[in-house]
Order: sequence, then structure tokens, then C-alpha cells
Amino acid sequence: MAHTLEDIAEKSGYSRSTVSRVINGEPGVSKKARQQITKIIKELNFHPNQAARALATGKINTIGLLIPETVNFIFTDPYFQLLAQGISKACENNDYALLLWLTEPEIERSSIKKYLNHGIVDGFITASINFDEPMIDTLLQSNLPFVIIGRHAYEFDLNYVDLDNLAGAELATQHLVDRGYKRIATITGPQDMFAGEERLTGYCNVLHANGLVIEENLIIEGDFLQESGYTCAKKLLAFKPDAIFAASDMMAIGAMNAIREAELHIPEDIAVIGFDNLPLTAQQKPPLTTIHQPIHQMGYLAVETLLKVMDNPDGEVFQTIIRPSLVTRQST
Amino acid sequence: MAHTLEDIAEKSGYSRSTVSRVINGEPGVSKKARQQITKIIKELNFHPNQAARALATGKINTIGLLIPETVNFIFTDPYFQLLAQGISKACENNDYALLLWLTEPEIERSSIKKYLNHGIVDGFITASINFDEPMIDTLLQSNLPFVIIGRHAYEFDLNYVDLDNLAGAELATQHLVDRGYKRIATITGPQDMFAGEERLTGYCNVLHANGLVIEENLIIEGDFLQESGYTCAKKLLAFKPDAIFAASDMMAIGAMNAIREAELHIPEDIAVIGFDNLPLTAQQKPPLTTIHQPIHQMGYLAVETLLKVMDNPDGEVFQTIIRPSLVTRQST
DNA sequence: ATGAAAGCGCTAACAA
DNA sequence: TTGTTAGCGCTTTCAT
Repeated sequence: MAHTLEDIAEKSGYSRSTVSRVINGEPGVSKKARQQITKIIKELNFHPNQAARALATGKINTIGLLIPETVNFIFTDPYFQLLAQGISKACENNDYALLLWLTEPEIERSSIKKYLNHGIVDGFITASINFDEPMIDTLLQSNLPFVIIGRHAYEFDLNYVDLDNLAGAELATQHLVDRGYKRIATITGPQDMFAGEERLTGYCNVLHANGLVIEENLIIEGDFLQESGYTCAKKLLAFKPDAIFAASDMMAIGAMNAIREAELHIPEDIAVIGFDNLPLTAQQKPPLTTIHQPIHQMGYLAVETLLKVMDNPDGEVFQTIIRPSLVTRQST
Repeated sequence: MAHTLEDIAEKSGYSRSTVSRVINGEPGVSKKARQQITKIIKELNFHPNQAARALATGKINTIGLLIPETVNFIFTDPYFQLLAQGISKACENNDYALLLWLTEPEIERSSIKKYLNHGIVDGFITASINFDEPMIDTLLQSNLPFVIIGRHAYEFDLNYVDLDNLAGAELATQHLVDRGYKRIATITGPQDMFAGEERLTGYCNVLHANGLVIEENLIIEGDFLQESGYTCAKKLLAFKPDAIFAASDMMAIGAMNAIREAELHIPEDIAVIGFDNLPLTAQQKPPLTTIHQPIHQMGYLAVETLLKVMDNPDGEVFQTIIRPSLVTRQST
């Protein structure tokens, strides 16, 4: 077995308590004691047993990351990895461990419940796309603090970190308007998702504000994935748009494929703008103009928010909405 | 706070030990006691405190997943998610929690070391692409049992789960030969990676066995990513291959883009075969023939292997090599 | 500034 | 079949 506090105490000639104080950086320890003990800890490469610590303090220093794996999404979109990176980094910096929960949608509730009540995390973050209300109820019942990445339509007072999708969509559409495009089409996200809805609203707002007609034919609903961008764009082409705002980069990439297949040129014949600023966008031909969503940062922020929530048992609610920005590239 | 064993003991009129036995499904408890206690546990939705349990048993029922995030790779390839899914599923089925460690390559050692010695996992799985030997030494020094997904060139007696890359490449190349292609090119993986090396060897083996010339011009080294498939294919086209074996699906997809850009048809002008059988392959136009690597299953297997290792302290080494299979689609 | 001792919630001998 | 008891390795009062 590994060393224990007792070992360190013995070797240093001090008591367990003093060693504990040193490890936790508590005051009330003589400089000499601190030095000696620190030295021995280093030498023996000692690390306190987390289980014992957790038992004594009631805190386990671990947060959970709950991802209902809606298969297609997770598999095709780099979104999750960026998020995971940000979250992981934040955990590392705050000395928290990160527990990964990938749950299948079907058995969602039971499986989650089990974990939630096991007391193996101090709180959790969830990045789900298609919550239903019972699902949120389940989460609330756990009595664990949690933070949601990406809002939903529900009007609960939940902790969340989210992007300003409305502003992003407006940015994108306004950019197209400013460039002089007149027949601006959009491939939307699913209209039962908050982000999908808001991005469409932003598009409409801007057309309206600029006195452009909102033409039904130029609005078509996708599902955020590449394939749907391709098929939607094929349909749109019949109505001769001069620009397409795709509500996700993956759909924009799909749309670009369709446009190229139709032997049209980007942006001369049709401009394309995406949303998310995935690393892939820069590699497109031509590189894709898009709206920057700082996914990594949102992950990081979610952890920091959760930590705040955890030492704020007075029930304060933390909601952060991040502003996106425009990344101009050669597709517009 | 949540309930404790003691609470259940009190309410049921039995002792802590008996309740503990019931919870752990141990024998030697009367039917009546078991029923009563089970009922109360359900009613109170009691779950034993994991920290206490871990402290008492010395086992924490958690395994770590160590992923050195070589940024480009992780971000572009669905490989990791498939793997994570398989691993997560296996953990769930075996009542283990899964700790996620994404470590930056640079700070690899120190960061890992900290985690490794914290005693917060019973063992870990690592899916790294570019290990160096010092890295492996670090892992070994932790004294934690671990399983590697994907072998490396080192001749250690390590536990691993890997694909038979050689057989896969042979399958792919032979398929092209069987279809009558004569000028078969290959876009290889990085030659400093074991998988990259083996997949090239398999290609050469088959050409050789079929009396075909191995032409330098038809072999070009990529890095498994889509972009490199594209650029490599562009170069290859000058040498008029009638088929291309790409050592990864992502490269195959890149190659297909290059071929289409050259206004050539797949497979009439050039056939393409990939490797991995990512979900994406089926959606290509035309759908991509490829070698099936059961990534999900490998993840699952890795966990099972790790569990075996963990209750086999006699140092038995477990090495599993999985056979790939051919998935024929319209690109060949 | 330091130490003694109790206790966190559980498991696992050992007794009964 | 059941209960008693002694830890697991740490934190945290409370003395000193």
C-alpha cells in the first residue's frame, strides 16, 4: 500500500494533525515543521488517500459530466470534445476529478438516478441537447448542484452557461445583408430546440429590420448535422438564393458540398455562413465564414460556475450568456 | 445528509452488519431479514456512501480513462467517442465509475503523475497514439494496473487490446487485387506509429504475394486525418492509380474529395477503400468500402481486460488482438 | 504551535 | 443467522 499520514508523522517526528495541517496549507504551523514535513512528503511522493479525505470532510472533490448520447450528434460533431477539453482543464486547475457519464437516451432516467444518488460526485455539469421536463425533474430530485450548458425552453431557475444564439444569428445575417446579398436563405436547427429556434429568430429579425422579405421557401429546417445541410441546400437551390445562413457549421459544410455539386461557386454564386466556428471551418475550401462560439471557454466557465454553486447553498442561481463574434473568411 | 447504514439498521431492527450483507448480496441472511431490509432501503432510496466503502475495502470502484489529447487527432476523428462509449458502457455494466483524464501532451508527465498517485482509481485505460518510452515508464511507476488500447513498438509485457492492423490492410489490398485493379496506390498512416507501419506492411505483402510491383510513386505518407488524405491523393493522381487504399477512413474521405475535384469518378476511374469503418463512411457518395474496426467493442473489451488484470495480481499479462473485417460498399 | 482523540460510514473478522 | 467490534486514513475539535 501507499504511505499514510501516520507514516509521514512518524518520519517527521510530528503528529498526524500537524502533517494534515501542512498538507491542507492551514496556518498555525511553525516554519520549521512545515519545511521538514513538506520535504518528507516530496521524498516519499505521498498523496493523501482521497476516500479517507472524502469520508472525513463529506466532500469528494469530483464532479460529473453527464452526456446523454444522442448517437448521431455525439458521433459527428466536434462540439463535445471541445467542451470536454474545457471542462477537463477547469477541473484540473481546481483540483477536481471529472467523472464521465455517457447515458443512453432510453435508460436515461434509471441509469442517471443510480449515479446521482451514489454520492460519488459533489455536483455535475450536463450538456444535453434534448432534455424533456421529466428529465430535469430527475436531475433536480438528486439534490446535487448542477449546471447546464445550453439553455432550454423551460422557465426554471436553473444554473446555466449558454451562448447568445440570437445575437449570433443576427450577426451572421447582418453580415450577409451588409455584403449586399438580397435572397438570403437559412437552414435552421431543429425548431424544438432552443438554440435552433433562437437562431431562426435572429435571422428573421435582421431581414425584417433591413426591410427584406421573409420568404418561406428560403427557410428550411435541418438538424444541425452535416447530412441535413446537404439535403436542405439541394432543396434551397431551386429557389435561387444568393446566400445561405446555416445554423451550424456542420450543416454549412454539407451545404457547401451541395453547392459544389451543382457546379456553383462560393461565394460568387452563393455565399455561405455557418455557426459555431469549429476547427474544421478554417480548412474548408473556401474557408467558411462563421459565428464563433467559444465552446472550450464555455466548458471551463461551466465548471467555475458549478464550484460557485457548490459553496453557495443559499440557492443563488448563476446564469451566464456568452456573446458570440463574427469570423470572416472567404465563403462570403 | 443522506441516510446511513446505521439508519437502515435501526429502522429494520437488524444490525449494521446484516444490512451490509444485504446490500452486498452476501449469503447468510434469512429471507425475512433480506426482504425487510431491502424494502426499507428502497423506501428511503438509500445508497451506501462510496467514500466510506472505498476506505473500508481499499477499492474505489472507479477506473480512469487517460487520453493525451493530441489536438488535431481528437478533434477530427470520431474514434475517441466510439471508444469512450464502449468503455462507458462496460463500466456501467460492471458498476464502475469512469474518470476522464484529458491531458495536454506537454505537461503530460507531471499532470498524470499527480492523478495516478492520488489513489482515486483502481486502474486505468489509456488510448494514446503517440507514446514515448518515458511516458510508459511513468505509467508503470504508478503501480496501478492499466490496459492500453492500441499497441506500440515497445516490447514491454503490457496489457493491451488492439486491432490486427496487418490483417486489415491485407484484407483491403486483396479486395482491390481481386477486383482486378492493377495500379493500387496507398496513403499510409504516420510511419512512426505502429498502426501506420503495419497497415503499410499489409499492403506491401499482398501486392508482393500477387506478383504486383511495389511502386514508390504509389505510396505516400499521410497522418490519418482528412486533410492529409486530400493532399496526398492530389499528388497520387499524377501517377494514374486505378485504386487507392487509404489507411484511415478520414483520409479516404479526403481522397474522395480530391478525386471528385479532378472530375474523376469513383469507382469507375479510381476505386477507394478506407480503414476503420467510421459511421461517416456509409454516408459518403458513393458509400465507402472499408475495413471494420470494432472500436466500440475494443473499448468494452479494454474495461473487461482491466478488471481481469485487477484481480490477477500475480502479474498475468492480457493481450488481445481483434480481427477486422471487410465492409464492401460502392466505392470499389 | 502541537498533540490526543473522536468520528466520518462502511466492511470484515470474530463471537455468539 | 445475527451482532460486536475493530479498523480503513483522514479531518477536526479540544486540550495543552
